[in-house]
Amino acid sequence: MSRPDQQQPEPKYWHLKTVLSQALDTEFSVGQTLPNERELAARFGVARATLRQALDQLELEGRLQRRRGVGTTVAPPRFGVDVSPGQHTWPGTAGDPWVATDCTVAVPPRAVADALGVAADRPVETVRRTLFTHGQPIGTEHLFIPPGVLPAGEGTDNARGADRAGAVLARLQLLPWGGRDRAVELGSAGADAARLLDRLPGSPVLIVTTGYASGGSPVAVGVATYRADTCRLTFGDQEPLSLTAS
Amino acid sequence: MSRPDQQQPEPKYWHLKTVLSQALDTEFSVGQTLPNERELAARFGVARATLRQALDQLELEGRLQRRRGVGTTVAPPRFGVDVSPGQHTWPGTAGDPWVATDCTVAVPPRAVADALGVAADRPVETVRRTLFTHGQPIGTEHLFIPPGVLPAGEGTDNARGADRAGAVLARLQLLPWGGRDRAVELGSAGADAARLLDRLPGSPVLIVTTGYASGGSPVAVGVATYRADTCRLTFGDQEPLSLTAS
DNA sequence: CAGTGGTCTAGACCACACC
DNA sequence: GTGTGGTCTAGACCACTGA
Repeated sequence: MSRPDQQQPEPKYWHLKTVLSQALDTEFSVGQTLPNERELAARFGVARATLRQALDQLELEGRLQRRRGVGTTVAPPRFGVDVSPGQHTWPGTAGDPWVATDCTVAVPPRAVADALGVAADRPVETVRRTLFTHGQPIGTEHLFIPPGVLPAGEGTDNARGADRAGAVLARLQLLPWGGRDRAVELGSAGADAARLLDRLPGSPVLIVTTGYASGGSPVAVGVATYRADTCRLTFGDQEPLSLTAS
Repeated sequence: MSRPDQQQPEPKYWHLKTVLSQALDTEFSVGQTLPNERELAARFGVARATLRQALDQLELEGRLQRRRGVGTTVAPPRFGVDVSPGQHTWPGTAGDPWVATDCTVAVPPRAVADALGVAADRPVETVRRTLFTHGQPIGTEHLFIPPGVLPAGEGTDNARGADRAGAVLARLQLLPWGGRDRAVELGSAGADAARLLDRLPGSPVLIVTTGYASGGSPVAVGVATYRADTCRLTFGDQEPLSLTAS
Protein backbone atom coordinates (compact mmCIF):
# COMPACT_ATOMS: atom_id res chain seq x y z
CA MET A 1 0.00 0.00 0.00
CA SER A 2 3.00 2.25 -0.23
CA ARG A 3 1.75 2.92 -3.73
CA PRO A 4 -1.16 5.32 -3.72
CA ASP A 5 -0.67 5.59 -7.45
CA GLN A 6 -3.69 4.80 -9.59
CA GLN A 7 -6.96 6.19 -8.39
CA GLN A 8 -9.74 3.72 -7.74
CA PRO A 9 -13.21 5.18 -8.28
CA GLU A 10 -14.42 2.40 -5.99
CA PRO A 11 -14.64 3.49 -2.35
CA LYS A 12 -12.90 1.26 0.16
CA TYR A 13 -16.06 0.56 2.12
CA TRP A 14 -17.78 -0.58 -1.04
CA HIS A 15 -15.06 -3.06 -1.81
CA LEU A 16 -15.01 -4.14 1.81
CA LYS A 17 -18.72 -4.76 1.72
CA THR A 18 -18.34 -6.96 -1.34
CA VAL A 19 -15.56 -8.99 0.23
CA LEU A 20 -17.43 -9.37 3.49
CA SER A 21 -20.61 -10.32 1.68
CA GLN A 22 -18.85 -13.14 -0.11
CA ALA A 23 -17.23 -14.25 3.11
CA LEU A 24 -20.64 -14.37 4.76
CA ASP A 25 -21.91 -16.60 1.98
CA THR A 26 -19.04 -19.01 2.05
CA GLU A 27 -17.38 -19.02 5.43
CA PHE A 28 -20.09 -18.19 7.92
CA SER A 29 -23.40 -19.68 8.90
CA VAL A 30 -26.51 -18.06 10.32
CA GLY A 31 -26.12 -16.95 13.91
CA GLN A 32 -22.35 -17.16 13.88
CA THR A 33 -20.45 -14.29 15.51
CA LEU A 34 -17.97 -12.28 13.48
CA PRO A 35 -14.65 -11.04 14.82
CA ASN A 36 -15.04 -7.71 16.58
CA GLU A 37 -14.83 -4.47 14.66
CA ARG A 38 -11.35 -3.50 15.81
CA GLU A 39 -9.93 -6.80 14.70
CA LEU A 40 -11.77 -6.78 11.37
CA ALA A 41 -10.56 -3.26 10.68
CA ALA A 42 -7.00 -4.24 11.45
CA ARG A 43 -7.28 -7.35 9.33
CA PHE A 44 -8.44 -5.36 6.33
CA GLY A 45 -6.05 -2.50 6.98
CA VAL A 46 -8.68 0.24 7.31
CA ALA A 47 -9.89 2.54 10.03
CA ARG A 48 -12.72 1.27 12.16
CA ALA A 49 -15.03 4.00 10.82
CA THR A 50 -14.52 2.69 7.32
CA LEU A 51 -15.17 -0.87 8.32
CA ARG A 52 -18.30 0.27 10.12
CA GLN A 53 -19.53 1.91 6.93
CA ALA A 54 -19.41 -1.48 5.25
CA LEU A 55 -21.09 -3.20 8.20
CA ASP A 56 -23.78 -0.52 8.23
CA GLN A 57 -24.74 -1.40 4.68
CA LEU A 58 -24.73 -5.13 5.29
CA GLU A 59 -26.96 -4.56 8.30
CA LEU A 60 -29.26 -2.41 6.17
CA GLU A 61 -29.54 -5.29 3.74
CA GLY A 62 -30.47 -7.66 6.53
CA ARG A 63 -27.29 -9.72 6.30
CA LEU A 64 -25.91 -8.81 9.72
CA GLN A 65 -27.23 -8.16 13.17
CA ARG A 66 -25.29 -6.04 15.61
CA ARG A 67 -25.89 -5.74 19.32
CA ARG A 68 -23.99 -3.42 21.56
CA GLY A 69 -22.02 -5.19 24.21
CA VAL A 70 -22.50 -8.50 22.46
CA GLY A 71 -21.15 -8.57 18.95
CA THR A 72 -22.02 -8.90 15.27
CA THR A 73 -23.75 -12.03 14.06
CA VAL A 74 -24.90 -13.36 10.72
CA ALA A 75 -28.59 -12.62 10.36
CA PRO A 76 -31.18 -15.23 9.39
CA PRO A 77 -33.31 -14.60 6.29
CA ARG A 78 -35.94 -11.95 6.81
CA PHE A 79 -39.36 -12.84 8.13
CA GLY A 80 -42.18 -12.43 5.67
CA VAL A 81 -44.95 -10.36 7.25
CA ASP A 82 -48.28 -10.34 5.50
CA VAL A 83 -49.73 -6.87 5.04
CA SER A 84 -52.00 -7.69 2.13
CA PRO A 85 -55.37 -5.99 1.92
CA GLY A 86 -56.75 -9.51 1.65
CA GLN A 87 -59.49 -10.01 4.20
CA HIS A 88 -61.78 -7.05 4.47
CA THR A 89 -61.91 -6.82 8.20
CA TRP A 90 -61.34 -4.35 10.98
CA PRO A 91 -58.28 -4.55 13.20
CA GLY A 92 -58.65 -6.72 16.26
CA THR A 93 -61.09 -9.25 14.82
CA ALA A 94 -60.62 -12.96 15.36
CA GLY A 95 -57.38 -14.20 13.87
CA ASP A 96 -55.69 -10.86 13.98
CA PRO A 97 -52.17 -11.63 15.22
CA TRP A 98 -51.61 -8.16 16.66
CA VAL A 99 -51.73 -7.78 20.42
CA ALA A 100 -53.36 -4.61 21.72
CA THR A 101 -51.58 -3.53 24.87
CA ASP A 102 -52.78 -0.07 25.67
CA CYS A 103 -55.20 2.67 24.77
CA THR A 104 -55.13 6.33 25.64
CA VAL A 105 -56.79 9.48 24.46
CA ALA A 106 -54.19 11.73 22.86
CA VAL A 107 -53.61 14.27 20.15
CA PRO A 108 -52.37 12.50 17.00
CA PRO A 109 -49.61 13.71 14.65
CA ARG A 110 -50.81 16.37 12.29
CA ALA A 111 -50.64 14.16 9.20
CA VAL A 112 -52.94 11.68 10.92
CA ALA A 113 -55.36 14.38 12.00
CA ASP A 114 -55.49 15.58 8.40
CA ALA A 115 -56.17 12.09 7.10
CA LEU A 116 -58.95 11.63 9.64
CA GLY A 117 -60.40 15.01 8.85
CA VAL A 118 -60.31 16.24 12.43
CA ALA A 119 -58.83 19.36 13.95
CA ALA A 120 -55.09 19.24 14.57
CA ASP A 121 -55.50 19.59 18.32
CA ARG A 122 -58.35 17.13 18.69
CA PRO A 123 -57.58 14.16 20.98
CA VAL A 124 -58.47 10.76 19.58
CA GLU A 125 -58.51 7.20 20.89
CA THR A 126 -54.99 5.87 20.45
CA VAL A 127 -54.58 2.12 20.56
CA ARG A 128 -51.10 0.66 20.74
CA ARG A 129 -50.61 -2.79 19.31
CA THR A 130 -47.61 -5.01 18.81
CA LEU A 131 -46.97 -7.88 16.45
CA PHE A 132 -44.90 -10.83 17.59
CA THR A 133 -43.40 -13.47 15.37
CA HIS A 134 -41.25 -16.30 16.63
CA GLY A 135 -41.37 -14.65 20.02
CA GLN A 136 -39.78 -11.47 18.72
CA PRO A 137 -41.47 -8.08 18.52
CA ILE A 138 -41.56 -7.40 14.79
CA GLY A 139 -43.77 -4.39 14.50
CA THR A 140 -45.59 -1.86 16.61
CA GLU A 141 -48.60 0.19 15.64
CA HIS A 142 -50.62 3.17 16.73
CA LEU A 143 -54.26 3.10 15.73
CA PHE A 144 -55.97 6.48 15.81
CA ILE A 145 -59.76 6.59 16.06
CA PRO A 146 -61.78 9.75 16.64
CA PRO A 147 -64.33 9.00 19.38
CA GLY A 148 -67.04 10.63 17.30
CA VAL A 149 -67.11 7.92 14.67
CA LEU A 150 -67.52 5.06 17.12
CA PRO A 151 -70.97 3.58 17.67
CA ALA A 152 -72.12 3.15 21.23
CA GLY A 153 -70.58 0.28 23.15
CA GLU A 154 -69.74 -0.96 26.57
CA GLY A 155 -66.70 -0.96 28.74
CA THR A 156 -64.95 2.08 27.35
CA ASP A 157 -65.78 4.73 29.87
CA ASN A 158 -63.65 3.66 32.78
CA ALA A 159 -61.45 1.03 31.22
CA ARG A 160 -57.72 1.46 31.01
CA GLY A 161 -54.88 -0.21 29.17
CA ALA A 162 -55.55 -3.40 27.26
CA ASP A 163 -59.16 -3.52 28.40
CA ARG A 164 -59.90 -0.14 26.95
CA ALA A 165 -58.11 -1.08 23.73
CA GLY A 166 -60.29 -4.15 23.37
CA ALA A 167 -63.44 -2.20 24.01
CA VAL A 168 -62.56 0.48 21.50
CA LEU A 169 -61.74 -2.08 18.81
CA ALA A 170 -64.97 -3.94 19.53
CA ARG A 171 -66.93 -0.75 18.92
CA LEU A 172 -64.96 -0.05 15.76
CA GLN A 173 -65.87 -3.47 14.45
CA LEU A 174 -69.56 -2.60 14.62
CA LEU A 175 -69.15 -0.19 11.73
CA PRO A 176 -69.90 -1.27 8.16
CA TRP A 177 -66.68 -2.05 6.29
CA GLY A 178 -65.69 0.66 3.84
CA GLY A 179 -62.30 -0.38 2.58
CA ARG A 180 -58.80 0.59 3.39
CA ASP A 181 -55.67 1.75 1.67
CA ARG A 182 -52.05 1.41 2.56
CA ALA A 183 -48.67 2.95 1.94
CA VAL A 184 -45.17 1.78 2.75
CA GLU A 185 -42.20 4.05 3.20
CA LEU A 186 -38.83 4.17 4.85
CA GLY A 187 -38.39 5.87 8.18
CA SER A 188 -36.26 5.81 11.28
CA ALA A 189 -37.38 4.48 14.62
CA GLY A 190 -38.47 6.96 17.24
CA ALA A 191 -37.45 6.50 20.85
CA ASP A 192 -40.59 4.61 21.81
CA ALA A 193 -40.71 2.30 18.81
CA ALA A 194 -36.99 1.62 19.18
CA ARG A 195 -37.48 0.47 22.75
CA LEU A 196 -40.35 -1.83 21.86
CA LEU A 197 -38.53 -3.30 18.88
CA ASP A 198 -35.29 -3.77 20.80
CA ARG A 199 -33.40 -1.49 18.44
CA LEU A 200 -31.49 1.75 18.85
CA PRO A 201 -33.31 5.00 18.13
CA GLY A 202 -32.89 5.98 14.52
CA SER A 203 -32.75 2.43 13.23
CA PRO A 204 -34.27 2.08 9.78
CA VAL A 205 -37.86 0.94 9.84
CA LEU A 206 -40.61 0.32 7.34
CA ILE A 207 -43.61 2.48 8.07
CA VAL A 208 -46.97 1.20 6.92
CA THR A 209 -49.78 3.71 7.01
CA THR A 210 -53.30 2.30 6.80
CA GLY A 211 -56.46 4.27 6.33
CA TYR A 212 -59.79 2.64 7.18
CA ALA A 213 -63.05 3.93 5.80
CA SER A 214 -66.69 3.37 6.58
CA GLY A 215 -69.63 4.89 4.79
CA GLY A 216 -67.32 6.79 2.47
CA SER A 217 -65.38 8.65 5.12
CA PRO A 218 -62.21 7.90 7.04
CA VAL A 219 -62.76 6.43 10.50
CA ALA A 220 -59.34 5.17 11.59
CA VAL A 221 -55.69 5.46 10.72
CA GLY A 222 -52.99 2.99 11.66
CA VAL A 223 -49.29 3.80 11.64
CA ALA A 224 -47.28 0.62 11.92
CA THR A 225 -43.52 0.44 12.32
CA TYR A 226 -41.63 -2.69 11.30
CA ARG A 227 -37.98 -3.52 11.80
CA ALA A 228 -36.52 -2.99 8.35
CA ASP A 229 -33.55 -5.22 9.06
CA THR A 230 -35.54 -8.34 9.84
CA CYS A 231 -38.81 -7.89 7.96
CA ARG A 232 -40.02 -8.39 4.43
CA LEU A 233 -43.55 -7.14 3.90
CA THR A 234 -45.62 -9.37 1.66
CA PHE A 235 -48.94 -8.69 0.02
CA GLY A 236 -50.08 -11.45 -2.22
CA ASP A 237 -52.70 -11.03 -4.89
CA GLN A 238 -54.02 -14.48 -4.40
CA GLU A 239 -51.48 -17.02 -3.27
CA PRO A 240 -49.78 -18.09 -6.45
CA LEU A 241 -46.14 -18.51 -5.55
CA SER A 242 -44.07 -18.87 -2.48
CA LEU A 243 -41.46 -16.31 -3.26
CA THR A 244 -38.45 -16.38 -1.04
CA ALA A 245 -36.13 -14.09 -2.93
CA SER A 246 -33.75 -12.03 -0.85
CA MET B 1 -27.84 26.64 26.21
CA SER B 2 -24.89 27.85 28.17
CA ARG B 3 -25.69 25.06 30.61
CA PRO B 4 -24.16 21.79 29.47
CA ASP B 5 -24.52 20.57 33.05
CA GLN B 6 -26.58 17.43 33.45
CA GLN B 7 -25.50 14.46 31.36
CA GLN B 8 -27.83 13.63 28.57
CA PRO B 9 -28.19 9.94 27.68
CA GLU B 10 -29.37 11.46 24.40
CA PRO B 11 -26.69 11.34 21.69
CA LYS B 12 -25.70 14.66 20.18
CA TYR B 13 -26.70 13.69 16.66
CA TRP B 14 -30.15 12.75 17.91
CA HIS B 15 -30.67 16.11 19.51
CA LEU B 16 -29.25 17.79 16.43
CA LYS B 17 -31.68 15.94 14.24
CA THR B 18 -34.59 17.13 16.36
CA VAL B 19 -33.44 20.72 16.25
CA LEU B 20 -32.83 20.61 12.51
CA SER B 21 -36.16 18.95 11.92
CA GLN B 22 -37.99 21.73 13.68
CA ALA B 23 -35.97 24.31 11.81
CA LEU B 24 -36.94 22.66 8.53
CA ASP B 25 -40.59 22.93 9.47
CA THR B 26 -40.49 26.52 10.52
CA GLU B 27 -37.65 28.33 8.79
CA PHE B 28 -37.21 26.61 5.47
CA SER B 29 -39.36 25.88 2.47
CA VAL B 30 -39.23 23.05 -0.03
CA GLY B 31 -36.29 23.31 -2.41
CA GLN B 32 -34.38 25.77 -0.29
CA THR B 33 -30.66 25.18 0.16
CA LEU B 34 -29.22 24.72 3.64
CA PRO B 35 -25.90 26.17 4.76
CA ASN B 36 -23.05 23.84 3.94
CA GLU B 37 -22.03 21.09 6.32
CA ARG B 38 -18.89 22.77 7.61
CA GLU B 39 -20.79 25.87 8.54
CA LEU B 40 -23.66 23.97 10.12
CA ALA B 41 -21.22 21.91 12.17
CA ALA B 42 -19.46 25.05 13.36
CA ARG B 43 -22.76 26.73 14.15
CA PHE B 44 -23.85 23.82 16.33
CA GLY B 45 -20.41 23.30 17.81
CA VAL B 46 -19.96 19.69 16.69
CA ALA B 47 -17.64 17.83 14.37
CA ARG B 48 -18.74 17.51 10.80
CA ALA B 49 -19.07 13.74 11.17
CA THR B 50 -21.60 14.24 13.94
CA LEU B 51 -23.56 16.77 11.94
CA ARG B 52 -23.54 14.36 9.02
CA GLN B 53 -25.00 11.64 11.20
CA ALA B 54 -28.00 13.86 11.82
CA LEU B 55 -28.31 14.79 8.15
CA ASP B 56 -28.08 11.11 7.20
CA GLN B 57 -31.17 10.36 9.25
CA LEU B 58 -33.12 13.30 7.93
CA GLU B 59 -32.26 12.18 4.42
CA LEU B 60 -33.39 8.64 5.28
CA GLU B 61 -36.70 10.09 6.37
CA GLY B 62 -37.08 11.92 3.10
CA ARG B 63 -36.78 15.38 4.62
CA LEU B 64 -33.51 16.35 2.90
CA GLN B 65 -31.89 15.85 -0.43
CA ARG B 66 -28.11 15.99 -0.74
CA ARG B 67 -26.15 16.25 -3.97
CA ARG B 68 -22.39 16.18 -4.13
CA GLY B 69 -20.93 19.35 -5.51
CA VAL B 70 -24.24 21.14 -5.17
CA GLY B 71 -25.55 21.23 -1.64
CA THR B 72 -28.29 20.10 0.68
CA THR B 73 -31.87 21.10 -0.04
CA VAL B 74 -35.21 20.62 1.64
CA ALA B 75 -36.95 17.68 -0.01
CA PRO B 76 -40.52 17.82 -1.29
CA PRO B 77 -43.04 15.30 0.08
CA ARG B 78 -42.51 11.80 -1.21
CA PHE B 79 -44.17 10.65 -4.40
CA GLY B 80 -46.84 8.03 -4.00
CA VAL B 81 -46.15 5.13 -6.34
CA ASP B 82 -48.93 2.65 -6.87
CA VAL B 83 -47.83 -0.94 -6.54
CA SER B 84 -51.21 -2.42 -5.73
CA PRO B 85 -52.09 -5.81 -7.11
CA GLY B 86 -55.15 -4.12 -8.54
CA GLN B 87 -55.44 -4.81 -12.23
CA HIS B 88 -54.71 -8.39 -13.08
CA THR B 89 -52.47 -7.82 -16.03
CA TRP B 90 -49.04 -8.69 -17.30
CA PRO B 91 -46.27 -6.12 -17.33
CA GLY B 92 -46.05 -4.03 -20.46
CA THR B 93 -49.73 -3.98 -21.33
CA ALA B 94 -51.48 -0.77 -22.34
CA GLY B 95 -51.41 1.82 -19.61
CA ASP B 96 -48.35 0.37 -17.91
CA PRO B 97 -46.23 3.42 -17.05
CA TRP B 98 -42.96 1.48 -17.06
CA VAL B 99 -40.63 2.00 -20.01
CA ALA B 100 -38.78 -1.09 -21.22
CA THR B 101 -35.35 -0.08 -22.42
CA ASP B 102 -33.40 -3.24 -22.91
CA CYS B 103 -33.49 -7.00 -22.96
CA THR B 104 -30.69 -9.49 -22.74
CA VAL B 105 -30.32 -13.16 -22.03
CA ALA B 106 -28.45 -13.59 -18.77
CA VAL B 107 -28.13 -15.78 -15.71
CA PRO B 108 -30.36 -14.40 -12.94
CA PRO B 109 -29.51 -14.12 -9.23
CA ARG B 110 -29.85 -17.41 -7.44
CA ALA B 111 -32.90 -16.37 -5.44
CA VAL B 112 -34.69 -15.53 -8.69
CA ALA B 113 -33.69 -18.82 -10.28
CA ASP B 114 -35.09 -20.62 -7.24
CA ALA B 115 -38.36 -18.72 -7.42
CA LEU B 116 -38.67 -19.51 -11.11
CA GLY B 117 -37.81 -23.12 -10.55
CA VAL B 118 -34.95 -23.17 -13.04
CA ALA B 119 -31.36 -24.27 -12.64
CA ALA B 120 -29.07 -21.71 -11.01
CA ASP B 121 -26.91 -21.35 -14.12
CA ARG B 122 -29.76 -21.20 -16.61
CA PRO B 123 -29.84 -17.96 -18.66
CA VAL B 124 -33.23 -16.29 -18.87
CA GLU B 125 -34.70 -13.33 -20.75
CA THR B 126 -33.90 -10.27 -18.70
CA VAL B 127 -35.94 -7.17 -19.44
CA ARG B 128 -34.88 -3.87 -17.92
CA ARG B 129 -37.57 -1.30 -17.33
CA THR B 130 -37.63 2.12 -15.74
CA LEU B 131 -40.43 4.13 -14.18
CA PHE B 132 -40.49 7.88 -14.57
CA THR B 133 -42.60 10.29 -12.58
CA HIS B 134 -42.48 14.03 -13.00
CA GLY B 135 -39.56 13.50 -15.34
CA GLN B 136 -37.50 11.79 -12.67
CA PRO B 137 -36.42 8.16 -12.70
CA ILE B 138 -38.18 6.73 -9.65
CA GLY B 139 -37.65 3.04 -10.00
CA THR B 140 -35.86 0.49 -12.12
CA GLU B 141 -36.76 -3.13 -12.60
CA HIS B 142 -35.36 -6.36 -13.91
CA LEU B 143 -37.94 -8.81 -15.22
CA PHE B 144 -36.72 -12.38 -15.47
CA ILE B 145 -38.54 -14.76 -17.82
CA PRO B 146 -37.34 -18.24 -18.68
CA PRO B 147 -37.60 -18.64 -22.46
CA GLY B 148 -39.22 -22.04 -22.01
CA VAL B 149 -42.45 -20.63 -20.62
CA LEU B 150 -43.01 -18.18 -23.47
CA PRO B 151 -45.45 -19.09 -26.22
CA ALA B 152 -44.27 -18.68 -29.80
CA GLY B 153 -44.13 -15.12 -31.07
CA GLU B 154 -42.47 -12.88 -33.55
CA GLY B 155 -39.59 -10.51 -33.50
CA THR B 156 -37.58 -12.02 -30.71
CA ASP B 157 -34.91 -13.94 -32.54
CA ASN B 158 -32.77 -11.16 -33.85
CA ALA B 159 -34.13 -8.19 -31.98
CA ARG B 160 -32.00 -6.22 -29.56
CA GLY B 161 -32.59 -3.66 -26.88
CA ALA B 162 -36.01 -2.10 -26.52
CA ASP B 163 -37.35 -3.98 -29.52
CA ARG B 164 -36.49 -7.31 -28.00
CA ALA B 165 -37.98 -6.23 -24.69
CA GLY B 166 -41.23 -5.34 -26.40
CA ALA B 167 -41.34 -8.63 -28.25
CA VAL B 168 -40.67 -10.67 -25.12
CA LEU B 169 -43.35 -8.85 -23.14
CA ALA B 170 -45.81 -9.29 -26.01
CA ARG B 171 -45.24 -13.04 -25.90
CA LEU B 172 -45.59 -13.07 -22.12
CA GLN B 173 -48.94 -11.36 -22.41
CA LEU B 174 -50.28 -14.26 -24.46
CA LEU B 175 -50.24 -16.48 -21.38
CA PRO B 176 -53.36 -16.93 -19.25
CA TRP B 177 -53.19 -14.77 -16.13
CA GLY B 178 -52.39 -16.77 -13.01
CA GLY B 179 -51.94 -14.15 -10.32
CA ARG B 180 -49.00 -12.53 -8.72
CA ASP B 181 -47.60 -11.87 -5.30
CA ARG B 182 -45.35 -9.18 -3.98
CA ALA B 183 -42.93 -8.38 -1.21
CA VAL B 184 -41.31 -5.14 -0.11
CA GLU B 185 -38.04 -4.91 1.75
CA LEU B 186 -35.21 -2.53 2.39
CA GLY B 187 -32.01 -2.78 0.40
CA SER B 188 -29.14 -0.71 -0.84
CA ALA B 189 -28.68 0.36 -4.42
CA GLY B 190 -26.24 -1.57 -6.54
CA ALA B 191 -23.89 0.25 -8.89
CA ASP B 192 -26.21 -0.05 -11.90
CA ALA B 193 -29.41 0.90 -10.11
CA ALA B 194 -27.62 3.80 -8.43
CA ARG B 195 -26.57 5.20 -11.79
CA LEU B 196 -30.05 4.92 -13.26
CA LEU B 197 -31.69 6.47 -10.21
CA ASP B 198 -29.15 9.27 -9.98
CA ARG B 199 -28.05 8.20 -6.52
CA LEU B 200 -24.79 7.05 -5.01
CA PRO B 201 -24.15 3.33 -4.75
CA GLY B 202 -25.38 2.01 -1.44
CA SER B 203 -28.24 4.46 -1.14
CA PRO B 204 -31.24 2.99 0.63
CA VAL B 205 -33.84 1.63 -1.74
CA LEU B 206 -37.14 -0.17 -1.46
CA ILE B 207 -36.99 -3.49 -3.26
CA VAL B 208 -40.26 -4.87 -4.57
CA THR B 209 -40.15 -8.48 -5.68
CA THR B 210 -43.04 -9.65 -7.84
CA GLY B 211 -43.78 -13.21 -8.81
CA TYR B 212 -46.08 -13.83 -11.78
CA ALA B 213 -47.84 -17.15 -12.25
CA SER B 214 -49.69 -18.80 -15.09
CA GLY B 215 -51.33 -22.18 -15.02
CA GLY B 216 -50.28 -22.68 -11.45
CA SER B 217 -46.57 -22.29 -11.97
CA PRO B 218 -44.22 -19.31 -11.83
CA VAL B 219 -43.44 -17.76 -15.20
CA ALA B 220 -41.75 -14.47 -14.40
CA VAL B 221 -40.12 -12.61 -11.55
CA GLY B 222 -39.66 -8.86 -11.32
CA VAL B 223 -37.19 -7.19 -9.00
CA ALA B 224 -37.91 -3.48 -8.82
CA THR B 225 -35.78 -0.92 -7.03
CA TYR B 226 -37.31 2.36 -5.87
CA ARG B 227 -35.57 5.36 -4.36
CA ALA B 228 -36.41 5.08 -0.69
CA ASP B 229 -35.80 8.76 -0.08
CA THR B 230 -38.36 10.05 -2.54
CA CYS B 231 -40.91 7.24 -2.82
CA ARG B 232 -43.89 6.05 -0.83
CA LEU B 233 -45.32 2.82 -2.16
CA THR B 234 -49.09 2.70 -2.10
CA PHE B 235 -51.38 -0.24 -2.53
CA GLY B 236 -54.99 0.61 -2.07
CA ASP B 237 -57.65 -1.95 -1.36
CA GLN B 238 -60.19 -0.11 -3.38
CA GLU B 239 -59.80 3.64 -3.43
CA PRO B 240 -61.38 4.74 -0.18
CA LEU B 241 -59.19 7.51 1.12
CA SER B 242 -56.57 9.81 -0.16
CA LEU B 243 -54.00 9.31 2.52
CA THR B 244 -51.19 11.79 2.53
CA ALA B 245 -49.59 11.03 5.86
CA SER B 246 -45.84 11.41 6.06
C1' DC C 1 -14.61 -6.89 35.50
C1' DA C 2 -13.22 -7.13 30.32
C1' DG C 3 -15.05 -6.94 25.76
C1' DT C 4 -18.38 -5.37 22.57
C1' DG C 5 -20.57 -1.97 19.53
C1' DG C 6 -22.01 3.26 19.59
C1' DT C 7 -20.58 8.04 19.61
C1' DC C 8 -17.47 11.82 18.80
C1' DT C 9 -13.45 14.55 17.35
C1' DA C 10 -10.29 17.27 14.24
C1' DG C 11 -8.28 16.92 10.92
C1' DA C 12 -7.18 15.32 5.60
C1' DC C 13 -8.02 14.40 0.81
C1' DC C 14 -11.18 13.12 -3.12
C1' DA C 15 -15.02 13.47 -6.67
C1' DC C 16 -18.11 16.33 -8.50
C1' DA C 17 -20.88 20.58 -10.13
C1' DC C 18 -20.71 25.01 -11.59
C1' DC C 19 -18.60 29.24 -13.09
C1' DG D 1 -10.66 27.78 -10.45
C1' DT D 2 -14.07 27.59 -5.92
C1' DG D 3 -17.32 25.29 -3.14
C1' DT D 4 -20.00 21.35 -2.22
C1' DG D 5 -20.85 16.75 -0.24
C1' DG D 6 -18.33 11.94 0.09
C1' DT D 7 -14.57 9.21 1.97
C1' DC D 8 -11.02 8.16 5.28
C1' DT D 9 -7.96 8.25 9.34
C1' DA D 10 -6.34 7.48 14.22
C1' DG D 11 -7.35 8.18 17.91
C1' DA D 12 -10.74 8.87 22.34
C1' DC D 13 -14.49 7.94 25.45
C1' DC D 14 -19.25 6.07 26.48
C1' DA D 15 -23.07 2.51 27.11
C1' DC D 16 -24.12 -1.85 27.33
C1' DT D 17 -23.68 -7.14 27.98
C1' DG D 18 -22.33 -10.92 30.30
C1' DA D 19 -19.05 -13.64 32.98
